[in-house]
Amino acid sequence: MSSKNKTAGTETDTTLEQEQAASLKLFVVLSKAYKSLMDQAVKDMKSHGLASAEFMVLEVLYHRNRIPLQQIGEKILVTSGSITYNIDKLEKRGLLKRVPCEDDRRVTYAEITEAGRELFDDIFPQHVDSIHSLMGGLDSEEKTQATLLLKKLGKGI
Amino acid sequence: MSSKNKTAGTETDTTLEQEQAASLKLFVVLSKAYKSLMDQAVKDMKSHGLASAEFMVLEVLYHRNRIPLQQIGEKILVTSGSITYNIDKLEKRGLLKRVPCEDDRRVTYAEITEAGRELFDDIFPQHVDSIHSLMGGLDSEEKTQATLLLKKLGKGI
DNA sequence: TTTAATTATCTTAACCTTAAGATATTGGCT
DNA sequence: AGCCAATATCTTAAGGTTAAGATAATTAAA
Repeated sequence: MSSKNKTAGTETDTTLEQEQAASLKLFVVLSKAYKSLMDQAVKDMKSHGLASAEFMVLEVLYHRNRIPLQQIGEKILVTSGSITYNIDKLEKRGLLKRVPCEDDRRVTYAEITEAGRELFDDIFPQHVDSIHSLMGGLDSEEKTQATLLLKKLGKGI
Repeated sequence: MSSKNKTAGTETDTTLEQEQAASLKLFVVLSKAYKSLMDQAVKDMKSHGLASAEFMVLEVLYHRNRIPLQQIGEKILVTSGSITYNIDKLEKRGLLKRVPCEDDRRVTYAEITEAGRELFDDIFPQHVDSIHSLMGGLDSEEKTQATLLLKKLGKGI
């Protein structure tokens, strides 16, 4: 794209190999940052008695109150099997309940219970705090930049 | 850190809540970018007959030839149990072999075999290509920026 | 030197995720 | 109406990860 094997070149010229190396480097750095971050975040969630997917399901419900199972999977990027598994566990603990949809009998809503909301009122602020402090390496400006770049990267996939 | 509840403030002032929201946003965007990226990369690896951790182990050996099991785990951020499991599979397929360390009998090296090297000579360039095209949403400059920011973020954790 | 602490690898059990497919429902088309 | 593709949820089996702890070797300390 940026350069062929022509002779002359500006100082910003890069070969395909260099571009690929940069892509690979970004891939590695992104993976490491994500894993380190997630590792800590998962420990945080577990310390509140919730597996990470359970936490994410409940987080969705905390903000949307009631939502079809299907859409939860789309939001947190897991398959329907995983949704069934996690919703089952949360329902057994009384943190949410299944509510059949009247208009479309294929659909089941998940709805957060009072107990679920109380739990999350407790732990959500702590969670945000914890994520925030993990991001301590970047200042406000840098976070904005990183967010933009990652959003753009994500769209390109 | 950046603002207390003082009255005056410059136009760049942000409240703690805003900072935390920015951190959370970055967390979400990072997670999504990673998942989308990894999803594709994993499919790529599987199409070459290697599970993702197997691929990563072999990638390390492709560049280092021989390395203690322990250090592989550190590099790709998985536990010793996972290393044993994956090294077993790769060894059974003849892509690497275990070599006991003579100086320290607790240590076992993994060493890539000729077959392993040949396989990777084939698939590594394709893999790099594939990663590179996934990064197509960002130009060269942006990749450099993103890499720097993520490295900084990672160090802060 | 014996003891204790650390380090490397392996084992096991529990847990979570996915892919594939079963079941049921809906909506569109003829 | 009857048929067919699409959609939503659940089931099952297989695969991969971790935490905890077992074993063995090394190092440091007493």
